[in-house]
Amino acid sequence: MTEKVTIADVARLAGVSRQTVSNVLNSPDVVREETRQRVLRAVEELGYRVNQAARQMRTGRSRLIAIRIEPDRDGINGSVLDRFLHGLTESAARSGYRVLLYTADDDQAEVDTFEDLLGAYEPDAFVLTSTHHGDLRTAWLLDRKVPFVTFGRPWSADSAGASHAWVDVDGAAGTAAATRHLLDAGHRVIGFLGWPSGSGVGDDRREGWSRTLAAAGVDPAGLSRATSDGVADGEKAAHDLLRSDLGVTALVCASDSLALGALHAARSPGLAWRPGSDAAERPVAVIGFDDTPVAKAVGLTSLSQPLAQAAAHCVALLTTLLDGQADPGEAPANVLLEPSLVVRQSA
Amino acid sequence: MTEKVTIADVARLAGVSRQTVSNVLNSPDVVREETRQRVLRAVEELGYRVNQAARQMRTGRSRLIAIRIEPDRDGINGSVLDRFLHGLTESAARSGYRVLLYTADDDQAEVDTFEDLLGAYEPDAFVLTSTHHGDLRTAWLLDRKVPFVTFGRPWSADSAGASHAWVDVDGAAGTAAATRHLLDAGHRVIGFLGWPSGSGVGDDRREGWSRTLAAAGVDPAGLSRATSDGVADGEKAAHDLLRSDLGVTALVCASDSLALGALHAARSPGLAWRPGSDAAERPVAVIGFDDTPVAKAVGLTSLSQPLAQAAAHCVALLTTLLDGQADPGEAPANVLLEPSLVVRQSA
DNA sequence: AGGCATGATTAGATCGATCAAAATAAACTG
DNA sequence: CAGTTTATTTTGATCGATCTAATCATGCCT
Repeated sequence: MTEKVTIADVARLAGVSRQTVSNVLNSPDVVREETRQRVLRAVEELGYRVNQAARQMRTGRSRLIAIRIEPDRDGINGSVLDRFLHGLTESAARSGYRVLLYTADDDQAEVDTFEDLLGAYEPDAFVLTSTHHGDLRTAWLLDRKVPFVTFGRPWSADSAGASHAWVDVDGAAGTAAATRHLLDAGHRVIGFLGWPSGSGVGDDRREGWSRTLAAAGVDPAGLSRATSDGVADGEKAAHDLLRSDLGVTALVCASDSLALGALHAARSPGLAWRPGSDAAERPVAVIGFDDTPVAKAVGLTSLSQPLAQAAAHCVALLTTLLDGQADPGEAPANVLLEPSLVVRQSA
Repeated sequence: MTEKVTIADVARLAGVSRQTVSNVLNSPDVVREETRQRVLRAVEELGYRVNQAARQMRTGRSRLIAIRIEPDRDGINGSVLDRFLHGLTESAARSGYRVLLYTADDDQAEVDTFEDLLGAYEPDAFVLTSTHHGDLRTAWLLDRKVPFVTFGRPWSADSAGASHAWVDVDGAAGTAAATRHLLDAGHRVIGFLGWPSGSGVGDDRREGWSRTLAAAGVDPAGLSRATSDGVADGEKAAHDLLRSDLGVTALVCASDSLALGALHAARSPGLAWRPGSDAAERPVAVIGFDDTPVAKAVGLTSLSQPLAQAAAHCVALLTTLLDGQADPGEAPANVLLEPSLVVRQSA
């Protein structure tokens, strides 16, 4: 282990008191310029770093941000959160914070972990992901006045009074852009593959598609299918939609998993090409969501979320909450980012 | 925020001194059973949790394990580390540790971060991933006697004297199993797609293939191609290998990225099927490595690393290093796990 | 009963930083 | 130049736990 260098060591070398060293680091403006330099030189020479544990004892601030890491349930979409996590770690570091991980199988377990962590490590804030209807977690944190940001909008209808800071990606804007792209390419009858209504994210993404399609004069009714998220599910749903006589030539999907399934369905003989029509040679166009590695690998056009940006905004909101003077009257800020369409072979 | 409960509060409620409460939690055997119960009841009632910062001040132990989170360079293989990370977080929690994240662009930056973290947060140990030849990091940590484990063998030839604890997955065993699987299926001329020699992991994986092939009486010479890791690279290399007149009917690949490229190459007309031969109908078999989501999605047979297990072993080794009495004579332990072949359509 | 080892509990110091308030130095004012 | 104000630095207490060493009980043996 490295020999410990304390603030007292620096003080001794610089010929000042401990408190002056502390001031140089925390309130440089109250220290005379000359002493400041001298102290800084001593800090440099000894390689001094303030001990977080000791600082935390006095200040009550740990400079830790806690976040849950989830197992990639789906397998394909998992990497989205991991990329967000990477961005968060970088942004946090830039603001002098570190990221602490934890796991939890459900909301209740996560709330228990909040309690554990707050008692033991005292993280300054939490970042929540995968927000959903009637989220126990946000209510609990709001109640205890623990600072936090969510990556994902508060979808709950029941969050009547209190609200919180959040950052999200505008799914509807994304699917709208995808739909527009397809319309521009000459497609008219554009289908949608998504999840059963009830999930905020899913409904939002469907909305962007239907709105845009309707605006172009195409009735979206009957052109949408809902299924659980998975390649096989997507394939089945796509099959179903393409087999119908609606003349669907393109599909916008709520995830890359579904889109991948759709691609498979579109490739299966007798469906990808509509025999006897003038568009005979044109395969069904497919657009996914999240721009996962899979999309890149198989040439799937997809919507890319600005995850590093989102993470940076989360940190920015948190530092405002933490460092800024608490202005109780002010409504918590939030940020809505636009995804960008990454065009590849599939559309 | 939650109102803080200190050890003094518990002591007061239980009618004992602070130290007795501390003893109940840390050395239960020195406390009389009856008082122990009384204290535990008080702990329960107040929801007391020991404050890590304060404990750390006295004991010098933070109960933190630090690990780097890397951006998924490749995109496809990235998820491997993320799954490992998830396992690590779970195992660590079970042993009373938390995982602290950091980022670093190269070895030197990572060493700088070691210094930073050790000075500030004092993590009890590090977990290193992506070990490679002449790793600066392990040398630095060994020199400072900072406890750590690597996920990945020490490949360096230069680590003459000192060694360290490690956990790894036996790549050679994996490719050997894959090759055997292909041999059993009747293939004889089995090619290998890997990376330029010099990378420990890559050489190891190639070795398992060549050894097994040779043992089956097939000379591996000329059946191997080396390229950088990427789908396009894999496709090119596979093309090259299949175009040659060696009669390659199957490919073992060092990664799923390469394998995916190989699949593309195999599908391209005139290559997948060998016209005029009796095996005319049989497509080229392909096996990847890492069993990434992409493999699952496209039906690629691949080698799955037991990542959760590996993570658990890492934590086990660390706790031995940390909690166990330091036995300087003992050689650091290490664990080599076998990957398992997940058979899908591609082979 | 006195002497002593053993068991159980407690008081006081300490880890390394910051806060609060006091002490000292420098600058200003009439 | 005394009397203040302002700028700079220092002293002592404190955060919440554990360590060390001391204290208070008990039991056992001769």
